Amino acid sequence: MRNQPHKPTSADIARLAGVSRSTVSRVVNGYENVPEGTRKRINAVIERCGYYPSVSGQTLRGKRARCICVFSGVDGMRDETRAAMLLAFSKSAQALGYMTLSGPEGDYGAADSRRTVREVLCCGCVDAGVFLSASGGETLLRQLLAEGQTIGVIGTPADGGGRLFTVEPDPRAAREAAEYAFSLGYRRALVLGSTRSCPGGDALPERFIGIAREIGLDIERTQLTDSLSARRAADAALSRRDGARLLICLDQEAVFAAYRAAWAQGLAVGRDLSVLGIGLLSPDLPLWPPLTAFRADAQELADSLARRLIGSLEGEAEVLHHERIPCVRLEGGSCARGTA
Amino acid sequence: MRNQPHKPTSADIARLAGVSRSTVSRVVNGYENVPEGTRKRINAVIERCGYYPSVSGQTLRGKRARCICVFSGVDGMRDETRAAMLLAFSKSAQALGYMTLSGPEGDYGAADSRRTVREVLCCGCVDAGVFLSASGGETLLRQLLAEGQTIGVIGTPADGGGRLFTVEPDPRAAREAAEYAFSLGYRRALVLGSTRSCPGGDALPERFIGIAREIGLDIERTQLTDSLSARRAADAALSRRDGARLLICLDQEAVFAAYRAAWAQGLAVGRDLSVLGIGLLSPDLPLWPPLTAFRADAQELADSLARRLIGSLEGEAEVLHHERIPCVRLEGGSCARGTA
DNA sequence: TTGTAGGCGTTATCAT
DNA sequence: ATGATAACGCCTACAA
Repeated sequence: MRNQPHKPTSADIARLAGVSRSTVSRVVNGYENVPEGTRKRINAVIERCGYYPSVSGQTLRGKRARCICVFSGVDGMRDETRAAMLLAFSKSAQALGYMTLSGPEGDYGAADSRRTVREVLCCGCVDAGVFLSASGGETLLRQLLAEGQTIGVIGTPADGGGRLFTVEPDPRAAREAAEYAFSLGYRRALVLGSTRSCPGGDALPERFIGIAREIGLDIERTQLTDSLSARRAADAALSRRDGARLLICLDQEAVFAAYRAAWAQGLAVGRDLSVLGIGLLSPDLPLWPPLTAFRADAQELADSLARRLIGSLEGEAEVLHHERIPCVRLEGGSCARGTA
Repeated sequence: MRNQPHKPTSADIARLAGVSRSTVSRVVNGYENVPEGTRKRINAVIERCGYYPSVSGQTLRGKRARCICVFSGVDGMRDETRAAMLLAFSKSAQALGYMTLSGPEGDYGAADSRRTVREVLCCGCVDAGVFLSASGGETLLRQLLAEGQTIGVIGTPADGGGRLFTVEPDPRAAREAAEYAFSLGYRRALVLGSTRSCPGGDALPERFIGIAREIGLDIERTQLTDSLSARRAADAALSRRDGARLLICLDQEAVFAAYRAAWAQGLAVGRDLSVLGIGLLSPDLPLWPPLTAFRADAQELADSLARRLIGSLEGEAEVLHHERIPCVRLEGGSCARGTA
């Protein structure tokens, strides 16, 4: 049906170069014991024919597929964040010579998505799976680890299984952020956004809330995940005379909700109220004034995970299982001194 | 090294079920001529062992890999847009039972990225390639088509090759948009953003500019791609007394630049000036007032392409090679009647 | 209805 | 330094 002009195989190359398939294989895989002349001749033929070794053949024979599947789950992470993490990881992996498969979405708890995940991981076309917003403690992930799968997780690790690699934004930024908020002079704050919407889990925001309360900030929080409710919560707070004038935003959507609500109420961000971001936020949100935030970078998270995960696949012995990516204080103009 | 508890193969299943491998294969592939009893027994064993057929074995034997690679090129498309399209296509493909590989970035014109593209497409782990922001007329794509590859393109098609499938935002929206802009009362406009930054190519914006000039709008344009220059251009226009008060934005970044510039100049969008979006924009940009735009939806583009591309792979005879996705007028509050 | 056998493309091992 | 061979897991034509 298809008019494929016959993709060349190592046998074709061997015939044209007047050698055996083994020698072709040796050249392709960079073995030493092939004389320069032969090597050159074979490479020329390979180049001329456009020969690319079949990955199926290779993996069947036991080689790695050099491919990692990214599963993104469904727990309230915004498509935007999901897409950004996917692309970031894809870039990191690519730089290390691995391809990235975009896994299906789905609740890791549901039977059918578990089946799909297993299918991808077990069919042999993938060397490892990366789960955004997980801990490694989920039943599915535990099982997969027990079966010898290599798993990467962006989130707070539940326990350090053998082939589990994790990365998270450093939760130590929580204290810094809480103290910063306090130092602005506020005694009340509204937390916008779901603690689940941020890859890296809820460790950072939960810790922030805990510490903030400890040091004397009265924290009001919304657990609502959709953007509409974030907007409504911000609106409500800002329209009340006695509402909080410090808005802590856990994700991009929350930040936008805060700015929009301020605008709608005729309040100036950075003057009449303060907006502080925490977590995985883009460094270049289109906002004015720019956002002040304690942020971790998606690409850095991805880089750390990819480097260690792939290192382990490639047989490196000493690989860190967990890494925390520091949250950097990004100074915008969105925070002002407050009095309540 | 790895402690893989031996992944079961069809031979294992056969042994445990007391049949031959062929029978297992028949059951797995849903052949009719297997008695219900045998089928049930085999399925039970498969379930119990967690058997998943090896994709390598299957493709080696001639089956499809059920996987498509998405290449995103480098021509000025923002990471954000790139990520959104990747995720959108991944979803569409997933719904049709195909996985998506994130291809490497790179200029399709450069020798080394061409090599990488070929490598992925020819190594047998992928049934087709999708190129964001291309036309199918590029040298590389022509060659691939000539070699019998199946190619998908989000963009304006150069010519309808046999196995080339394309989708683009309907450029007919250009006239509508131009007339709308004219009807607002403006006689001058500034076009922000690069015509290359939008998947779907430059057909729509170029056409818009042509028609707008025809019907009497004086169009000033910036060809600069990076966000800083878009912002500068918007700033410059708005700060001049006689600058354009209608900003046409071709991508998300341009929209943000326009809003930010307005804010910085103390002008109110939708009152003192108008912002009109055209092209592939998110329906839910965090802006106030919401954006008025003629927009095409990323997911719709992806759906159309995936459906036809995969249909063709699956052997459907009658498949449209090109489709235009209508641009829908999204009414925000960002446009006001103007006088210049 | 079921089993046998051959081959898809590659590479490790052994023999030369 | 190089070639022959077997095996990876699967599918299917053919035989029984």
